[in-house]
Parts: sequence; structure tokens; C-alpha cells
Amino acid sequence: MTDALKNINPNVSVDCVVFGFDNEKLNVLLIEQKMANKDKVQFALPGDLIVDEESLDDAANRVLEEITGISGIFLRQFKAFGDPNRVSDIKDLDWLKSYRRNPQARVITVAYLALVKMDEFQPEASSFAERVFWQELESMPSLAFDHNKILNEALDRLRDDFVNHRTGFELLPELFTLGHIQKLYEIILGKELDKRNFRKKILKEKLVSATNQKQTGVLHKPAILYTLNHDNI
Amino acid sequence: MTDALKNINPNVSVDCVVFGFDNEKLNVLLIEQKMANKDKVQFALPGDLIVDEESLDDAANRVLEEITGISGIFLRQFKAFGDPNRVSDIKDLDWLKSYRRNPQARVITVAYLALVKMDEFQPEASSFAERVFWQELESMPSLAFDHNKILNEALDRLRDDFVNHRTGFELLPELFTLGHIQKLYEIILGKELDKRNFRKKILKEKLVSATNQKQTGVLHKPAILYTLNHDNI
DNA sequence: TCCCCAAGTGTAAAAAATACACTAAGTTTG
DNA sequence: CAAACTTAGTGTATTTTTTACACTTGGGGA
Repeated sequence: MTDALKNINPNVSVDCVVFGFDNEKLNVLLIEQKMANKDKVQFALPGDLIVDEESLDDAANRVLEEITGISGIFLRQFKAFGDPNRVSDIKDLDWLKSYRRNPQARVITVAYLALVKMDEFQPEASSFAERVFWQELESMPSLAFDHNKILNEALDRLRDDFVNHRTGFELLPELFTLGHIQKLYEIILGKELDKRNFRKKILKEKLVSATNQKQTGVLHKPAILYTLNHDNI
Repeated sequence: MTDALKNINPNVSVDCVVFGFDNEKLNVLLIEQKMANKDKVQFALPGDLIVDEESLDDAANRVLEEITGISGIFLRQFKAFGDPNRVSDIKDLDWLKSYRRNPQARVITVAYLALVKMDEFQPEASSFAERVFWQELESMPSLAFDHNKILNEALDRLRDDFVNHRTGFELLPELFTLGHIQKLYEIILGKELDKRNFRKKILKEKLVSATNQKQTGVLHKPAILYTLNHDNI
């Protein structure tokens, strides 16, 4: 779709909370923009106004790709944010003016959530963002607008999904160990889990199968490699 | 707020799915409008465009009160709907023209959910709606726009809340029997529950306390009346 | 006084959750 | 090549939760 045909809706945006898993820590995809006065920077979740001809889901996917180059991931809507003061701060306005025609418009945003393997997605800055990068959740800076609030609600939702075993395995490599799954769960949930009990539960769900291969090159007893039962999900 | 001061946002609406419980069946609050050609009627969920100066939550409460006279209930946001074709049907447009300045505008709607005691809320038609009424869920007619879809998703969400015991008791009278609670759950979930197991579970949650009163005037063994433990919720 | 009707109650079995400690199999180091 | 290191891998006992199931009770109405 060319710009000429785009019918940008000034009142509705989408924001994407993309969590990235690197086998160690939980990260979030952020963008950085220079402020108008050049000596300060602003961090934000990737997001933008929607186009009238697309669905909200399509908008989320398009915006994420345009801003970060990331596409083809499963983005799930989790909540709309519509406080009339959510875009009110002077610093936000200053920034907004640089790229929106009508920076004072009331904007409600529909927030989306995703979880991906970090190393499969190398974000690339677009003209829109000065920089796109993975930020560790533990040292999250202050974000534009109400984006810290949106992020916190996204994290609650993500954990809820993990507790109910509705997600997670798709983040693992083709072949993985039970230790990998456990570490994933521990990182997302932010707490340690009992090894034996965790294994019992995972194996009972029958979503993974052991292969006849083992890890190599590790400096300890090599673990059996497992693979996803795609048909069972 | 007078009309003159209202800054109506043409792109964002709220819709309210208000479930009503009458101790027998689950109902939904609907509005009826005459079509332009007067010989057909249209049913819909109560909803309308938001005003720029209010939050989404405030908009949902205002709109519900304006259209149906119902106020002071807990409305919970559950999802935004934004398919560009959601308001496309000829019959919908015909109707929309009668009260919106710009009936062709792309509208995304944020849907809210509530559950109330029917007999505490006598809906009253406003100028906006020809009629406001409780419709039994079992015989739901075809609704305007994508309102049947919105309703179905609301029901899924409501049941999910009940399964996890996050809601429900507030629908009961000041004094109620364990049988009342069970019936409420059975109606919402649409299935029968085992009496003894249900009682065990409810009592273990310690959200209700027995009083020293009993039912009177019933033609069977009178049940012990219970009351809510407000501090425990 | 007998009937009707929902209230009220207990137990056994199965399933799920939790707590807990040692041996095994590789790699590296001395 | 032996010792040290590191994570893999395993079983059991206990508690908690879930499920299935049938009879007696107390009041009102006939």
C-alpha cells in the first residue's frame, strides 16, 4: 500500500510489547527517538496509528514490521488503553510533534503482546526510530506515555499464560532439553521450580517427545534432546 | 457536560454486554431501533462513540446510563474489536445514518462486560433507543454489526471468571442460601454441578458465613441463610 | 398424619501437587 | 589417569484436591 492510499486514523494506535527470550533473561523490544531539542532521548514501545483499511491485528503486525523489521510473529491483543491524559506529558508532546500531523488528538491504543526467541529476530531501525533494541526487563528505563503501565500489564498476562501452560515451547530450538524448558519457565515466571516435579508435569502433558540424541560439547553429563509434538498442540 | 462541550470522537466507540441474572436464566441487555424504512427493527448492544475528554471506562459507564438509564455497575473491559468491515452491512448503515454525522467513519469499539441482578435494574428507553429490554440468552436474535461476536466473546470471558471463582457472589441478595449460589453457577456455566462437592468448595473459600437465620415460607425444608464476608474479598 | 420437596450431610477413591537427595555421565584440570 | 566439576536424571511418601455417589431431615400443604 502506498502512502497516498493510506488513510491514517488519528485516534487509534497499536502498541506492541514484544518479549524476547535469550536463554538467560527476559527482554523487551524498545525504540529510541531523539527529542526535538536533540540532547535527550526517549524510549518507547513500538507502536503507531492505524490505517482505516486494516484490522487491528493487521495494524499491529504492519506497525511492528515497519518500525523494527520484525514480522511473522504471533501478536495477541490484550487490552485497550484510553486514559485521555495518557499522551499529555510535555516531553511526550515535544516528541510527538516531530512526526504526527495532529499531535494533540485523543489517541486510544490497543496493546499487543508477543514472545519470541531473541536470536531469530535482529531488529533494524527504520526512519521512524533512531534505534531499535532489546532491553533487559530487569533494568527497564522510563518509557514514553503510559508505556511502562502497558508493559507491566503485558507481563502479568504473559505469566498467566505460562502458569496455565498455554504457551512457551515454541520458544525453544528444534531440539531442546528438559532443562531448557525449565529455565524458560523460571525466567518468565521469575522464580525457581523443582526439577523433578517440573519434569513429571511436562512429560505428562505429552507435548514433547524424547529423540535418541544427546547434547554434545557440554562440560557435564549430556542431556537427552527432546522435540515438539506438533500434532498434539 | 452539555452537548456543546462534547468533543465526540468519530473513530472510537464502547459497547456494553450487560448480563442480567433473574434466578432462572441468563439475559442480555439489548436496545431496539427502528430502521429508516420503519417496517423493520434492529437489535444491538448498548454502545456509542466516546467523548475525547473521558477515559474508556468512563465512556462505557456514561453510554450505558444514557442509553439504558443503568448506572453504578462494574463494567470490565474485555476486548477491542476493530475489523474494518465490522460496520459494513447495508442494514447497519441505513440505521447508522439516522443518528451519526459521519456514518462511514472507521469505528473500532472497546467492549465491556458486566453481570447484574436483573430486578435491580429496570432499563428505560432513551431518545436514542426505541426500546431497551432484557433478552434471554437462549433465544438471542441477530444483532447489528458484529455484536453477536462480541456477545459470544463476552460470555466466554464471563464463564472463565466463574470457573476461577473470581466473581459471582455479588449477584446474590443480602441473605442467600448455598442452593442460590449453586443455581447461579449452574446458569452461568450452563451445566449441572454436584451439590456436595460444590458446597465443600464454596465453604472452603471462606467468602460466605452462615447466619443463624433460615428461609421461611418455602414448601420444603428451609435452608440456612448465608451472608457475604466483604472483608475477605 | 402423610406426602412433597429441596436441604443437608460423609466417605472412599483417584488424581494432582509438593517436598526432598542421591547417582550418572561427560569435560576439564593437574 | 585420577580427581574435580557440572548438570542430567531418577522415586517415593505425604498432602491436597477432585470426583463420584445416596440417604435422612424439616417444614408446608393436602
